[in-house]
Amino acid sequence: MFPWHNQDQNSGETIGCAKMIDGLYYFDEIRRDEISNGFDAVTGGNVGLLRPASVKDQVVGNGTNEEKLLQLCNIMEANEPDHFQKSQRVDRSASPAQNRGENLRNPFGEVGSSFFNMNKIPVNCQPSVGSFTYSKLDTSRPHLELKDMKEPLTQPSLNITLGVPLGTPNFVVPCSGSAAQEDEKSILPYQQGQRSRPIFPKLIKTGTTVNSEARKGMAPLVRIARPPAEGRGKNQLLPRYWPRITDQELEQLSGDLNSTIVPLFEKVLSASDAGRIGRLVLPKACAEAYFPPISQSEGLPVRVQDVKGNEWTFQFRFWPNNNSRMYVLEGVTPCIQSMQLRAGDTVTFSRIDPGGQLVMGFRKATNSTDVQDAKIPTLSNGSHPGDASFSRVFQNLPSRAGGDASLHKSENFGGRSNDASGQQPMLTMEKKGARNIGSKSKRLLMHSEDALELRLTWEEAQDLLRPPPSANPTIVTIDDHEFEEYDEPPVFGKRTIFTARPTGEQKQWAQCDDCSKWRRLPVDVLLPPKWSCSDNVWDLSRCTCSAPEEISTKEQENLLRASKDFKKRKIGKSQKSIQELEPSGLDALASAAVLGDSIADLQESGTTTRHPRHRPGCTCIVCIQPPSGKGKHKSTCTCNVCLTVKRRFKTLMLRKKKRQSEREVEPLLQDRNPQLDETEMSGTLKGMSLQTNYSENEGSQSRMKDEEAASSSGQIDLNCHPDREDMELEGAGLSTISLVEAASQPVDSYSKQIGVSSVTSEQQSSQPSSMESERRLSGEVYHGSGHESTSDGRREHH
DNA sequence: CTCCTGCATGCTCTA
DNA sequence: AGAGCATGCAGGAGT
Repeated sequence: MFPWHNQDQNSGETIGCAKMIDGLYYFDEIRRDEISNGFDAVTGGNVGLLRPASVKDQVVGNGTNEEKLLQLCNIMEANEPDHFQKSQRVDRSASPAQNRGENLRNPFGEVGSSFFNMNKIPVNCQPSVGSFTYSKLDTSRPHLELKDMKEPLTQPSLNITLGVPLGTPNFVVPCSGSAAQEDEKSILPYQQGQRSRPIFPKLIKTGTTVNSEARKGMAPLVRIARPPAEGRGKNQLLPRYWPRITDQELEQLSGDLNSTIVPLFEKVLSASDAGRIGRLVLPKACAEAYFPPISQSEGLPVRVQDVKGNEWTFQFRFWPNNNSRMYVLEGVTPCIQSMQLRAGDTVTFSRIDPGGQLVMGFRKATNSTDVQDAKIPTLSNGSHPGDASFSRVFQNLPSRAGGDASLHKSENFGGRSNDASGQQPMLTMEKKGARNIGSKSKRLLMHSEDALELRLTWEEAQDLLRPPPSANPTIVTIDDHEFEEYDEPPVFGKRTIFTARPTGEQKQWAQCDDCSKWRRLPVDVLLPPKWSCSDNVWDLSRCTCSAPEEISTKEQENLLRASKDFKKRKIGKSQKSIQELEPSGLDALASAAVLGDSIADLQESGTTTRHPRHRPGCTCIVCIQPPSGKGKHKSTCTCNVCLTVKRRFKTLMLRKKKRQSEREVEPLLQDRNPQLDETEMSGTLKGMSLQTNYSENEGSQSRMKDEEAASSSGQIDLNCHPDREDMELEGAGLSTISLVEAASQPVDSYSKQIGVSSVTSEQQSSQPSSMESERRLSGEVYHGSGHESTSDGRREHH
């Protein structure tokens, strides 16, 4: 019952339908006429009286209850490290609730739905229509006082008072209660959208398979969209707004609060919702069903509590829109920030009965990219991708899954209601994030876990990207500098390792996917992501997995170790640089690419500039250049590309001069590393190197041409970052380090065997004060294929 | 210049 | 096809 109900409805005596008997709340005494009245009976005049004082005191405001909430938080936090992060794709039978031990099993037997309070096990429920009646019971007497599950829906709970008249199809909810009552065959279309799974397994109604299965402890953790217990028939909620709360959560919450939690609806926050504007668009049906009716566009203030008892006042209003209304909650920013919600997270609106206090909970998306996804509610398993925990709705200890956990756990929610203080950081974050997760992101159907995977592979992606096999770069000459342009995006290939002899002979090593043996390949070979010995057409003697390896195990280890260390350092340096520069993800990619290119550059004396790593959506100046950018540019060309390149070249030249002057001032560096003169460095660079393929592949391909074409002509890397000299230098240094490591480690032995020269330890100096670096900076040799983010370009422009 | 407000637009989803 | 809704945008207010 909502606070804005008229007093009669809200009295809680007869009409309120919340009868407390022996510590149990029963809501089965509602009158049907009230049910049919629903919200329509609500007078707008009462809307302002949103929260009777008793409500808060009784439900949330009460310190004891609040403690319980916190207790719940703690318990759940402790006991459920990641339970809800796993969506229902995981085996629910292996729910943490079960893992926590049998002592947490509630009287529902194997349902195991109670993990909240060991001493106060909510065992009473009446979930006939999606709401629950719980109570605390003496542990010594845990029992289940279920309402007669055969009780027809004509005996609805309080929750129905706002709902559509009984008997309307949409009112048959796919909860186990309903399922139990209706049997599976009576599933209505409304249910079918959610596959009508038993969502209230605790409702032990023997005789149904559904419940039988549910009782195996699977369903309590099932986050299943529950059709709202109430709602106007006219405004059937779309399944996407069905609240998804596990039985456990409801039981715990309700049980511990001696109240009934009525999940009303939920909504995945859009970028706009989570943005700075502070407007949360309410689903029309939800707004009209669960919020007070408003006739004026200005609307009415609505008080909503969060789980900590903080009370937020939002302006519930609407805008005229296409002969309809668009309902919004205004002023939600503090609340959103308090919950540290972002686009993709889910806010859940529930109601605490008796009292009708609105409770706004939330559920974190497992990943920030898991944003508005229309498919969310209709996942095959009925789960929510961002299956955090509705419990967190009440725990105020948001734990965004994944890497965000710490961020949110560090947040202190001890603030007062409507206190936006201390939320500025979040505000800043939202300022950034909200825009990023924009209209495009909302249609990004990438699942959160996919995103995680992508995130993981993001770093790895550079190892796998290479120019498309069929790509024929277009040579573009700008200011006497040649560029290679690729029309095709890069492709993924199998990771390989390259070795090089001082003579220039290079080898590529690939590992068979089947036998894991390393096979030597021509250096210019581009392998598909999946490759096995049988595909080794270059060495027929080793085209089967049974063929012995060409190198010993130790050599392999050396090879891998060197490669690993190399990459590790490279990434570390890359990240360092990235952190320093605070680039975007794209920048990071570009940075990594630049580093890789630097390495590639160092190995070879000259390559042409190419862009093998450009992906669809790449915003580097090559990718964004107009079609006119293709082909040969005249020196007088004033297109964006040419202008940018010219600027860049100028910048590079300035930096070169600057560095030269610095070097003159700091000769010590040279003194300490006298070996690192130009000659030696060049020799070194042509020495052995162990690299992962991403730079090598391009390098290998470019090598073939570049060694012919090459080094003399100045070639500008469109992707190199003129403002990131350090990065380039680091890249060079990294390359040096990697080379040194490769040499200093047992790779030496390998080198000897395969005839690859090692490098001297003196080159461990990470200062690439070599001519190579200078050459790179000066534009004498520009290679690299890392793409450049737009931001870089902007920076350049600025 | 930034932020806020109200509305409009257009995409997406549902019936 | 219509409705819903996410977001863009213009105009006004505030800083």
